[in-house]
Amino acid sequence: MDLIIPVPPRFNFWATVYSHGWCALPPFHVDKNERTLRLVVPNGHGGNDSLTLHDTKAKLTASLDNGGDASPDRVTNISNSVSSVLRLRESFDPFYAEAKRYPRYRWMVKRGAGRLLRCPTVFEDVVKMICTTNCSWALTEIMVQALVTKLGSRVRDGVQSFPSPETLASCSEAFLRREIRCGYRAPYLLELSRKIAGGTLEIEKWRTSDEPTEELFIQVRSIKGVGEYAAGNILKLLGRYDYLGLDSWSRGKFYEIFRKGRKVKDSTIERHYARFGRWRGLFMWMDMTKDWHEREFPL
DNA sequence: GCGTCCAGGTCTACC
DNA sequence: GGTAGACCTGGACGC
Repeated sequence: MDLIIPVPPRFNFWATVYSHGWCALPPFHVDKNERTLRLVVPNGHGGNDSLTLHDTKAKLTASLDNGGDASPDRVTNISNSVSSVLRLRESFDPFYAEAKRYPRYRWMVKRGAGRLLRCPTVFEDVVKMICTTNCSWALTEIMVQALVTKLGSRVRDGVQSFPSPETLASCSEAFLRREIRCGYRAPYLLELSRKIAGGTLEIEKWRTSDEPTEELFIQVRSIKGVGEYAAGNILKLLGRYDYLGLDSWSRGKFYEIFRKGRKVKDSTIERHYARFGRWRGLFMWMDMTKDWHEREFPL
């Protein structure tokens, strides 16, 4: 079954897929030659659907890989999930209007860059973000790969889902340390999963919350294992760009781009981006990743 | 092959 | 409020 997903003007599929490292973490799978992105979305009835997204000339196609009937409910769920993952229903007009004011940032308008890929659920985004803290990217990949292969459900041959909160909640800390290699993060992941599975924490609502960003930041930050860096970046995936979410890599990039490699305080970086108001976190990320865009997708 | 050191965010205890 | 140390892993390095 193939579905045509409507996309907004200026939407750039590849700039969104490669907007940050998430596309390299399963269940996402990128085929560069075929120019497709595979993803696994919960179907709302305890199961999952595997989709392959294919972009051709202002048209986005979602192919359902695991068979079954195309019920109206299922079609709606797939359409909503893809729109959420690729941020198709968010307006970036104010962001591009701001970008046009600065010659340095007009490339983002030209390329349709700015949409950050996110997972089908907030839970998956938060768990993965915790797995990026205090370790190399290689270790993040090991942890996420293990979560999917050891705890995910089989969707079709060779494709497994990201584990649900209930599945993660049922694990022991020793299992997570030994098999998932997540070390001291194990109790954090367990606490998060058990609160969600027990119904005392509802993080899926965050994507549609109309609470002020500062209030949302406090809630995100209250998750054990989520500090300033992780909370700032989780907020970006919720469509709030008021925090920078600095880590050692982005600090280094800033020093390299704006200070000829000289170190500066975080407050200096904050001041540098303050002019961009509520979009400052996204402007910063665009500076950090401009070279990826130029290298991976030359115009 | 083995041991040691270091980098990477967050939490907690302490001042 | 600020700071030091612990947490855990993979990778780099020296032997």
